[in-house]
Amino acid sequence: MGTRYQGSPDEVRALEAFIKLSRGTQSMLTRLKPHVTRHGITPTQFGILETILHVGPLNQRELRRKLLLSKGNISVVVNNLVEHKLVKRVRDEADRRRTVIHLTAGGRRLIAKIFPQVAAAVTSELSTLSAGEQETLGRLMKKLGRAEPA
Amino acid sequence: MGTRYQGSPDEVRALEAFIKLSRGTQSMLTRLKPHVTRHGITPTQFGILETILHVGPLNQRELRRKLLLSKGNISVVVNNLVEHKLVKRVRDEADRRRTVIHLTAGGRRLIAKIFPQVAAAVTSELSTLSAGEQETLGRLMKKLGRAEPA
DNA sequence: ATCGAACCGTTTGATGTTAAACTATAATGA
DNA sequence: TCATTATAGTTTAACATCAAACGGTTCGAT
Repeated sequence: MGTRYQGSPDEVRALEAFIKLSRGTQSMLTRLKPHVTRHGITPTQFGILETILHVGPLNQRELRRKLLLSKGNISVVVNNLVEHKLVKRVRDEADRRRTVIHLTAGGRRLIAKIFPQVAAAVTSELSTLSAGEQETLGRLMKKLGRAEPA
Repeated sequence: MGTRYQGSPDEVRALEAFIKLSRGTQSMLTRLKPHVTRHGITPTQFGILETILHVGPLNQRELRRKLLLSKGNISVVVNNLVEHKLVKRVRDEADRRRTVIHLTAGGRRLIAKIFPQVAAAVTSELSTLSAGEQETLGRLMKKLGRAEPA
């Protein structure tokens, strides 16, 4: 949103902070993206693989809560991961509505190899800020974030 | 990215700040989205209309620099706006490679009506932070947005 | 026990998004 | 001038994204 809008000082300040937040985040994610895609997977696929690697097998509802995506979206991306043979669906016999997503051997190998490289790239991006600034940013963002999509 | 990763303290701190930043931003944008879509346009369409309203007619290259989107993307979204009769393309006779995007009367009416409502919603979201915190957030994001790729 | 509500996941339709290939136009330099 | 190079925009293929409608499963209240 442009800064040429004629609003109250409160509005102008909030809009400027919002612009810098959304543009800055978008710009960081754009720079980070090639570190993921050069290994043949998309950032969302990376998010699912990484979550399962570090948390263990999860059903799609749990993935949705972790990644803040719609359930239709999770369904599609898990399909693509299954086609790439990086994860497999296992029906939960205790509650047959659920399917638990597991890494395949190849999926585990891939994400275990990629993750440290992406973590290093993230660390490098954030190194523009001091340790204290990083903690301040985290604190402010925690206050701003709350709800989740339908 | 999970916080269960075994990395150096620097990495863990950077990853945690990054997670809160990307998740918090995503969550805010999700909550803001209905304030735009209930008027029948998407957030990206809103961004284009709002930019032209406040800056004046622009070609697609300029829109791309303002909105940080690929040129193919701008082309598609402008197409959709043209179909909705909210903007029109005007070939730049001084440089016939360029098309300048103008608001139609209806487009101007719509975005002029919507923008203040969205600005109020953004202000409300940001009101979780004090004025000083909003300025700190802006300062930190400005540094991050400029970070040099590793 | 059963019936309706709530929940999990899939599908569909519309849009967004990018990279890469492509067309058209303009600028540069020999 | 003419060839090379650069730029603006379009198109295509693959994937992401959401809302809404749908089918199957479980749970709860009567």
